[in-house]
Amino acid sequence: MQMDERKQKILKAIVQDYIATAEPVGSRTISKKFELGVSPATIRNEMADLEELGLIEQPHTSAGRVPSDLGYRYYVDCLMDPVVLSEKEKKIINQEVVKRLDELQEVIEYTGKLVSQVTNLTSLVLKPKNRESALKKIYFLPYETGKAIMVTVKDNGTVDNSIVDIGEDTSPEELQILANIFNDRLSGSKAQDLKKGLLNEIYSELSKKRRMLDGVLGILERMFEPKDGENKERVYLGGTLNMLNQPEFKDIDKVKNLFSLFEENRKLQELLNPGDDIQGLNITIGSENPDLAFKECSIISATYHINGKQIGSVGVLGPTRMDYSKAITIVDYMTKSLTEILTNKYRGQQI
Amino acid sequence: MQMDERKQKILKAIVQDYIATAEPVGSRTISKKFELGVSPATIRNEMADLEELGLIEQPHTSAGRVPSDLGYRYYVDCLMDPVVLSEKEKKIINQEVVKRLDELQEVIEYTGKLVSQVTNLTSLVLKPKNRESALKKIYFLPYETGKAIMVTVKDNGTVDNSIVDIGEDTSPEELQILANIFNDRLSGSKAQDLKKGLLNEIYSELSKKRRMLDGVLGILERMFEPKDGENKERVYLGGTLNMLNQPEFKDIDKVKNLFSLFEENRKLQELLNPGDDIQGLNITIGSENPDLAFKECSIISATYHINGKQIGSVGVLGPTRMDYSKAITIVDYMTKSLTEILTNKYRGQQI
DNA sequence: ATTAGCACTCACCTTGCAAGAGTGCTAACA
DNA sequence: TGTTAGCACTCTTGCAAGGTGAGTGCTAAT
Repeated sequence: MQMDERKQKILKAIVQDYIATAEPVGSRTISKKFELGVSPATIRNEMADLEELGLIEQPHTSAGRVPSDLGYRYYVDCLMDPVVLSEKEKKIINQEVVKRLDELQEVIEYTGKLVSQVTNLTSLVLKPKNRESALKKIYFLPYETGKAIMVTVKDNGTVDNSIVDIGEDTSPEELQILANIFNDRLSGSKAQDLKKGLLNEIYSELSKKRRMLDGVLGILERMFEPKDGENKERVYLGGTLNMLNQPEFKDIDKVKNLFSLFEENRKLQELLNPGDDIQGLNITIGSENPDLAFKECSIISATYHINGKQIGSVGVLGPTRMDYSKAITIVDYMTKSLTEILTNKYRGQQI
Repeated sequence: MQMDERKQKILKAIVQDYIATAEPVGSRTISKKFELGVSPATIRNEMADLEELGLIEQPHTSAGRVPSDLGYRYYVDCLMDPVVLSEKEKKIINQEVVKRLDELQEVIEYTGKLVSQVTNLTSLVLKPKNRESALKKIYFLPYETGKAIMVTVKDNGTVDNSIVDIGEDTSPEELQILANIFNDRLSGSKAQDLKKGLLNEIYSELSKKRRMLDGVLGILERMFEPKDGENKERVYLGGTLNMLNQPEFKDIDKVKNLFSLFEENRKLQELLNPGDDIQGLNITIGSENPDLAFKECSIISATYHINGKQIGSVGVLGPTRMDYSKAITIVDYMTKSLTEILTNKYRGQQI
């Protein structure tokens, strides 16, 4: 059996109506709402075929039809009408993002907020991953007796500061010597490398300063290992409450399951990057998802880039019965927009 | 009518049984489970009295009794048995907190996690408020052509850094002069004051550097105004999902309401500080709460201190039918513990 | 190939009824 | 006078029966 044009039209009608109403769609409804020029009986015949093809299913004998995951997939791949954003909507997205460009954290959060508001779904935003970075420069500044401010510059441009214990007997000159040693030796090395080679050299210069040195190295080490804080990859969620408005989540147990999963960041990351290599838009529908817990959900995600390098992702999560065309358009536009804005901002810089 | 001892025992039995089972408590149940040495009929008489006093109520004529908000209040104030934490529990709390002492953010988050785990309720932790702080010291360090790292030290000890645009024609010497001017003039002043008096002076020294100066002042200003980020007071929630396990929230609409409120940080702050002046433990039961939305919830909160100064709060939120004695004990111990640990850490320092 | 018609199925709602839990009242008892 | 046993009453809960309506599949006519 093949999909002819009429079957396509009927499937499309079923999906669209079901997306809109969340109720199983009957043959009569289709023949009334959509102008196909055929009677309910004909549609019934076609629906039997569609069911045989696995594209739609019946909750029970006397109910209408509901799209299967496969049906949604066919709809997404072949039938969906593209949605275009109005210039106004585009402007809002761009302006709001640009407004917050100074603070990366804010961009992330706002992107999520925006996406979830527009789609009425839950948004997922993967924070840009700090790439492997190496130390470039160290400065010490006076703080209070026995302590100094250590300012570090990494080769990706980030600047951090922390307080180190230097003991009361360290003179500014000694500190300067230490900084010089670091700066001479470290260009481009990672913390681990530092520790091995550098220790002897510095010990010979400042034999008494062992405690202080350990402090400095400790801080450096912590700075480079991926921690809970800034450096770790993390998915930010927005509009999680929107899920509660979906009729498929009127059951409290489902909500509990879903929200529990929301707290497992690792799973969310897998969700956002079903295949790491795939460029562009990614759509995972229902049971296509490896995790059973999401078998009633679909995820649409896309990556954004700076200077051609993949940086993070934006996605939405909703029930399988979601407005795919709108969601896809938003996610697509959002990532393209982010890519453009960020690439503009960091033009030519290595990230 | 007065509360005699038997009435108290019966009320206590009703509250305790209702807390445990979430089912209206009948006279027969009480006479069986609790050894009062009287028959159900007698208990019924007393219950009628308790109802007249407004301490318990009946969902419907043929159901058992349920404590009213007033009943819980009486229970909390007069009847409750104190719970003591085992040494083991105390140790866990202390160790886990101390382990994370380096990162304030982590202490907050872990405190919340711990509290919600132990109580099976939702925890609220108010992050320490950065007190009004003034600038103490500024340093400039080289970054890349046209840009410099500005390191600021505030008088509460915090150190921040940011990148400023200095234009390509600013020499290190000029930067040093600028830093000197700032450091001479600013001791203890806030950003706004700076702007007014300082400008002319600096303009006369570095007349060409207007753009750069504006950049520096802009950053300073933003640094001092309470922002979305670090400086703003914020309540952190833990174990919000625990609420879903409570039978009173099996209705999805209630969940939606509650969770919406969770996103309004300002309301949560009010919740944690019902009266700003009150020292020690605070218990708000059901409709005692000014916000209608929480009329089925109780909040227990307490503040913690550093060197006698109020810093933040810890609280739990649950249905009115919650285990008050346990919750109170935990919150109390947690804040006392935090106060001790933090005061120890910051001994003598001004916070 | 399409359609009208019809019998059939099944979820859903309403209604009625029985069971059970709990109360309030009354009268008897210590 | 306080306590208790007994009883009638109330109200929820659960279950079964029956009616309704939406929707289907099949068949026969167009």
